[in-house]
Amino acid sequence: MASRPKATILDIAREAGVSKSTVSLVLQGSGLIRPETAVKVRKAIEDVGYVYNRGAANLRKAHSNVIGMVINDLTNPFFAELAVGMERVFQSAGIVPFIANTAENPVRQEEVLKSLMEQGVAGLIVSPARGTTPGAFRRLEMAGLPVVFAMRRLPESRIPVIAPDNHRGAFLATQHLIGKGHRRLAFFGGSSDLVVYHERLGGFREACETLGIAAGDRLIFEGETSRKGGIACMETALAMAAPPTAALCFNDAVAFGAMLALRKRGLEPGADFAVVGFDDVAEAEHYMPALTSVAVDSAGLGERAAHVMLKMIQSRTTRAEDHIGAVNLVVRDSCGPDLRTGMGDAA
Amino acid sequence: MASRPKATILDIAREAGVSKSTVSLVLQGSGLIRPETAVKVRKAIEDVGYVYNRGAANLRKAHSNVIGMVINDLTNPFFAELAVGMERVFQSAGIVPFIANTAENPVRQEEVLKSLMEQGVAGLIVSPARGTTPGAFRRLEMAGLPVVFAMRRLPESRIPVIAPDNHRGAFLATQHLIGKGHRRLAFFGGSSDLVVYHERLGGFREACETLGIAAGDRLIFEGETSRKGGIACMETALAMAAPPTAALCFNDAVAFGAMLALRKRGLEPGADFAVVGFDDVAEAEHYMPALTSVAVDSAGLGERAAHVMLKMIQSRTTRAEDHIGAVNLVVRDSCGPDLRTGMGDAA
DNA sequence: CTGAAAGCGCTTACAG
DNA sequence: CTGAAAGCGCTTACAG
Repeated sequence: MASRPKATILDIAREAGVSKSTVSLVLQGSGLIRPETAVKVRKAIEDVGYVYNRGAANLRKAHSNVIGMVINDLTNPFFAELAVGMERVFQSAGIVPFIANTAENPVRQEEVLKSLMEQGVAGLIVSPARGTTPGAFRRLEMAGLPVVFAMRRLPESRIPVIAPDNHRGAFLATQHLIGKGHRRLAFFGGSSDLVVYHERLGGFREACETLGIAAGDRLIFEGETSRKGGIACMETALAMAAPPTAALCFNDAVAFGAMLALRKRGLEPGADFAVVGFDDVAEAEHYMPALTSVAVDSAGLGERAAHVMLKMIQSRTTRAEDHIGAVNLVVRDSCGPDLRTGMGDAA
Repeated sequence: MASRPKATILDIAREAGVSKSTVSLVLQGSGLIRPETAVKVRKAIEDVGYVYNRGAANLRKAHSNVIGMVINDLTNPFFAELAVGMERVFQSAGIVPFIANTAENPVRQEEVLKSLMEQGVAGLIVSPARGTTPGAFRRLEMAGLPVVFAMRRLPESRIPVIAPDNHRGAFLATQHLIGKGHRRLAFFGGSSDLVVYHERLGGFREACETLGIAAGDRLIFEGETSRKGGIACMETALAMAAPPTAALCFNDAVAFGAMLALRKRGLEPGADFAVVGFDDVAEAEHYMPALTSVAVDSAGLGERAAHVMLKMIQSRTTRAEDHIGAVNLVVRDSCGPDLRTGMGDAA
């Protein structure tokens, strides 16, 4: 099983008795070739076990058909779904995107970006790692490479972004909580180095203000954006002299953690304390109790991002309009009324 | 922001006042270059905004440093963790693996494999899609490309595989159930087109036989390897005249579904019906009740696979030993004793 | 230590 | 419709 020297188009040409230009044309599906010739060439391709060398081709063509996807956390199903959405449209366009994971590490992200560029990608879709510096994408912009951000934006960047309407999602969720009669509300998890955090917190604040929740009754608990963070937030909140009765969580993971902490104290999520999540991951529906959450359609956003990228490449531009995806609140069982006030809808 | 023509080593050479060979040597970190020269060249590289063209380099070098990872289901955290483990070791080896997702689709897998080969990968780590035909990897073998299978094996293939000890894991789990006093056991989920299924089912069977469970008390329910599949299996089982009292599930997703179905019928998982999962995904620990499951250390297997790959590339071989990873049963709260027999350990 | 030359495997005008 | 020739951006002996 020694690896034989790789077959090239020259070997094919010899085998088929044509010139290498002809082979190249067949490879590209050119209509200029007589059908019989094409058949003959294709047979030769099989016979010699030929593997197309895309690197060599790109060298000459100066444009490639590989697209890179840079994901900040592959183990989070939320981002994995984004990737799946993107793949769906690239697949139908006949291109295979390469995914690389940065594990939320800006240094790793630099390496990944560099490697992808060296590989000659035609464009990049990236969900930037937390703590990415504004200059991290300067080099790509200078090279004129099409880039779109998905899910997250960078503070001062003109790179187009595809993201859900975080502000509105948080507003809707908060409104729901207030409608259930809650008057002392918390926001759980996340931290201010994330643009998304400000957007979601902003929606929370606006709803509170609009709907008459006093500033002193809006409690903000920063924390990790994980189950662990949710547990910590809930424990801190419950230890207060006057704890909140409901919480909007930065994301579903935080909400799962918060519900866990409730259970540990013998409290029933939904009945004793209302919690809303954000993202509506698949698990939300199957949790016990089923989690009320803001659905963002990450696969749909992924598809959108891929379409924008395809269009940018086609029109040779690095500019595109931002797209803010619609969100909607999926009401399930994790938000009863505030039993203490006795207000709100029937449980 | 028009994309300027890309800078090449020739531009660098001109800028730095050296020949392009010198630039190439600097790029490769050769010790042959005088330090002052190297500094001068590196400055020129920055100034002209150079991006290394790996395709051109590979063309000449005839060996690349990119490795492909082909994953069958990125949205399954189990496989995502495998990917993360692999990445960890590649990162410290200074290489960026490209991940591609086949979404459990053999046709897509063909495309992905083809694309990766064309891109000139040095090796491939793959978790084959369900329904992969034996011939699917023939071409890669012929090309002498190092390939290792992770988590799954193909029926008749000499490609090395890195996988957990499924047989033993299932044996341990079944033994645990029997130790708890259960005498009528089910195996939930999975289907016979998966080699893993036979391995796990084999362990279940062996434990039953060894520990004296009559053949008529071993119930096999094939089904999807998802929550949905678990729900279906449990509903079918519960509808029997003489239902089982415990189930070993093909994987954790099936176990979550089974527990959900229990709850729907007003039954308490653990107390009223014992369930064990397989894989021990992160969620298992946080479920309510916490799920007893067979831990397979997927990240560790990923690391192992990456190491094997690195060694294969280095020693220019396509052969390597299989590695069967140790498993262990993590006992949590989802398996009470069989209350009907009153046997077994205290609950 | 550095330079001139050949060549990796393709595509692309250009002839025919 | 097909062939001969040039060239994409690198690396690699080979001289010096």
